[in-house]
Amino acid sequence: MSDSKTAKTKPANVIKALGRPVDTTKSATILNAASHEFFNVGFAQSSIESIAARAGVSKVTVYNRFKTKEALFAAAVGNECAVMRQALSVEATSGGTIRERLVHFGMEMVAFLWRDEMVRFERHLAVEVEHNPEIGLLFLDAGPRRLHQALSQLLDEAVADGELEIDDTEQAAEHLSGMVKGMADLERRFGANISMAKIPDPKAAKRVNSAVDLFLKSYGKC
Amino acid sequence: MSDSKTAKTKPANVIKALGRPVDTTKSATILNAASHEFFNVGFAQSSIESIAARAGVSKVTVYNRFKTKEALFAAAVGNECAVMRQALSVEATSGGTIRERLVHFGMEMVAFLWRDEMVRFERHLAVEVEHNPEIGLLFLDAGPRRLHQALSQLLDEAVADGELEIDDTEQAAEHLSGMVKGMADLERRFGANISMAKIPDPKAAKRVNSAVDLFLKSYGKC
DNA sequence: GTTTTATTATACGGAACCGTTCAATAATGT
DNA sequence: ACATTATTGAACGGTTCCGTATAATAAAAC
Repeated sequence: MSDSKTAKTKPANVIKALGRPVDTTKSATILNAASHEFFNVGFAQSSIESIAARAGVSKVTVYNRFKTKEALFAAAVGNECAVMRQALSVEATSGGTIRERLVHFGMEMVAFLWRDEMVRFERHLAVEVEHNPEIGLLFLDAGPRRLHQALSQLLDEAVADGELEIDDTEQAAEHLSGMVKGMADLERRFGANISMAKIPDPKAAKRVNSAVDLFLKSYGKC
Repeated sequence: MSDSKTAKTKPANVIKALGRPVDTTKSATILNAASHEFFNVGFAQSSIESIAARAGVSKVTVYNRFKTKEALFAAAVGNECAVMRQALSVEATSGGTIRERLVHFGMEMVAFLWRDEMVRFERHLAVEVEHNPEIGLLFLDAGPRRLHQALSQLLDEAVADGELEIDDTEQAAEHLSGMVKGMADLERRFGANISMAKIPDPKAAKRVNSAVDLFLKSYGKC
């Protein structure tokens, strides 16, 4: 009937914590090291030993925290997705004309997606999705669907404010983000190293602006 | 001064072909088997032995034709790109209204990209691009850039015929193809198995049609 | 001090696989 | 027949690496 935790130690409800306490910082350090290895050289090319070395930790400790290599990978993906979630939650675009807001959103989106780490993360995640579909959905929920939802909401508010005239804002959001990425999305994934490309990319600015132009030509009120 | 090949065999310009002749069909068989393995389970997970077994060939024969595993991979990519090239060269969309032509192009593009093999090919290619940028460009030239060029040309002709009014057809083509892919492109890469999705996808048809609608609302003349 | 638990360093078994070697065989010419 | 080249099957050295085990050490409570 009583709580199992309190039942373990008879008198108090505070666990004694006998022996050397677990270093709570290590798990996060391991996850960061794992992310670095996994999303730079790939799952198969990453060794637990190198991850442990990077984390400044013994290999056994890695296995103590994470049962297997695949579990560690899944945890690393989860960690990365959590970071992404937080980064995208500060995405409150308000103020300025609707054109300014849309361009701002588009440029932020491009800047976010075109980062080296994001490109590599996407690449190495996509292959592993093939025999672990869950991590794909994890990413979709943390990133793309979240972005799409944010843009849809932005459009909804603009419609409510009478700045836009859209019947299907979800469809409109999909179109806009699609245009913002454009053909450059493929160059990003298959082209020369991203790190060699200029940030910010002048071509990106042009693409985003003309996308918003096209978008507003149909949905804008003025 | 003389041709090096004729200089090798003194009298004739026809090589004798001594000994057992090379089975010219084997290289193609090996490449197909390699493609199957590489783009289904990945480069690192593929073994030369299993590729040879699938091709019904000895491992030594594989090494006789292709110097190393990476060379075999590059050759497999090249082969796949050649196939893609040929598939895309039959892309002569003509006849019907401009709307019909654009919708047709969009649907063909979706059907092409959403195939299982294409999805897996893209996934496994993207990771290998990281330490072999050449194969990425190979793919870009055989696929995406080719498609983009075809669409741009289609738009150019429509402009010449007075059906459309566009100042930058390349930019317009990028926007249109971007909209056609939309958010679904991410679901395609990171979502559940494609083979479970219906072909043709009713959502895709809706997306393509509304994309063309938006496109024509700005660039159309009527 | 002792006890208990976390962590490390090291080593190990076992598996997978790349690329090579070698002897044997097959398929063509002369 | 013979010579020559392609191909095969099998085995091998070497490497990498997962996951586990073991003995020693570190950090806490008592």
